[in-house]
Amino acid sequence: MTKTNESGKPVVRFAPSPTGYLHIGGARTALFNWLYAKAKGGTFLLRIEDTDRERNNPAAVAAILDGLTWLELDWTGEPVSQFSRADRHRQIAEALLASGNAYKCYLTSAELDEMRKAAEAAKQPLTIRSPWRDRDPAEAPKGVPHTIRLRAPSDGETVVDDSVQGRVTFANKDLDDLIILRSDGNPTYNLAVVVDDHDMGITHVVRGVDHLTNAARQTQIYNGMSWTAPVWAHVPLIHGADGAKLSKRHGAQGIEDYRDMGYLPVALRNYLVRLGWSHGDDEIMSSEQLIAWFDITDINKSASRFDFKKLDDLNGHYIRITPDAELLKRIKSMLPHLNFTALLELTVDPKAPPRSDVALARDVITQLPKVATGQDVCALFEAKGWDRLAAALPSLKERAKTLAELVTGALYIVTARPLALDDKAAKLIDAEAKAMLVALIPRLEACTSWSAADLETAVKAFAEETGAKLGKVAQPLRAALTGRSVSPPVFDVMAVLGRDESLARLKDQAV
RNA sequence: GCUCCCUUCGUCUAUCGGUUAGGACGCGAGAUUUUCAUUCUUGAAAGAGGGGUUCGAUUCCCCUAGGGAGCGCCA
Repeated sequence: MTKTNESGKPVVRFAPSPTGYLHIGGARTALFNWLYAKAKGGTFLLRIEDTDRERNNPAAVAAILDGLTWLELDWTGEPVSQFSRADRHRQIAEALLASGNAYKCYLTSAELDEMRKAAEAAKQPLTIRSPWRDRDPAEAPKGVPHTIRLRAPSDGETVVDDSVQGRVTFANKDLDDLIILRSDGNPTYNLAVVVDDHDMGITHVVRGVDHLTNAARQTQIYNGMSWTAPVWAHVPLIHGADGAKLSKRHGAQGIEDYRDMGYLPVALRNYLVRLGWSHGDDEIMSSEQLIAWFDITDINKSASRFDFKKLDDLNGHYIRITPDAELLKRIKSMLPHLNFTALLELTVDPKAPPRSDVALARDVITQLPKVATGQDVCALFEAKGWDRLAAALPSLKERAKTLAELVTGALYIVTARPLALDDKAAKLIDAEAKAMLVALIPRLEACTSWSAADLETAVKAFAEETGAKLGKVAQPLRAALTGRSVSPPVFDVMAVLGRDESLARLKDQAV
């Protein structure tokens, strides 16, 4: 690991702790880092903050990397494991000890608990200044393990000059002598972060504001080592629709949930970047534009609320402009992640925004017997030929906000005859409609070409001759062909289904 | 409790002391239409409250209220 900022180009990093998935807030932090690196021709590195061995979990690391990959945020080199650098962290702790900027502390956990309780009872803030800060280590009790604490300045102030938050000052009397090495000899988070950021040549630390006070503490460590602190940029947090911290009851938290619901990475990026950052009145921005326009100094200080409606709108836009071939590819890679029976058992807060993957699950379970997973649905499309779905996409993508909605709309392709009609569709096919279908079928059979345009001409001619409004003909057709009252234009549907299947479905209802 | 931060339409935001306070989502109305959408037109909708500074405050300062974050041998 070498310093790479001699070139004057920024080196940034995203440093998640492996807790199970890539949180949507973390995804935005990663996006800000990535954009900044791209914007300035810098480098985007990854580090896994896995010093807490109890929480170590390779699957969680994989989930984070998968999430970043799905979001199309690429990083340079291998992710750094913080745990693997513990020896180096210890070395720096020793150096701090040797220079007098740290000291051995023999306070036990029990004693600390007591101090905390006493302070709480007295309603006094507790700032830990260990008695061992100034005590002769020779007086140390034998056999009692010690921690190493930073000898933080006790007066004056520590300034965090932040690109987002501005100049934030902390009185040193309010800052603890933080533990940098645990009694078991393992480094703590703040030490590890400083050493790693220094060694990795990080020039800009872009992370959530929840780390703002850590920046003050870390500045003290930098000072103790006479190292130059990086440029700080503490970005605001993302809240749920109710203004509270994003949590399970707000629905999706992990980025894989957004993938499963059928959001496009490009749409999610566009949405996330606008939370706390803007470029004039621009709303829809290409990656090239984002890279050209983005700067951390333009990020706001206030937290923002997550709005699924706006994400949906953006996603709908990107679905409409995405070529069908790519849409098909994305559907194919999304579907296998879905488990419909599990989705239906998901207990979601009634106030949480509806999920389009859950809606899809509901439709699949009611319309397709013996189908439980996205893989099963894939198999059905495979059997019909994926080109059927591809042919349906142009008419489907106009009315879908997510890939899951796209699939929901395409279900008519794989439903089996005789179709189960939903209530509204059943109502549309009354005696009058049945008679109409009986009369119409021969006319359709006479069609030489089964294209949407020719079918439309034939049906319109039929409607005109019989004096029926087009709606009176089209609605029963739709119901018979798809089993629902809502679908893409019926002529497109017939073209997608093909002559034999379309006629068979119509005949099913014409009796 | 202590420390730090925040506060423009319901939501995301623009405004770098002088604007009819702009855009987007959502919502309402209308047009297009075989359903649902898409698309287009259009309407309603905001400077938390109170003090200053200033010829003039959304913008600068202070107070209040509300909200958030942090206060571990977690990260």
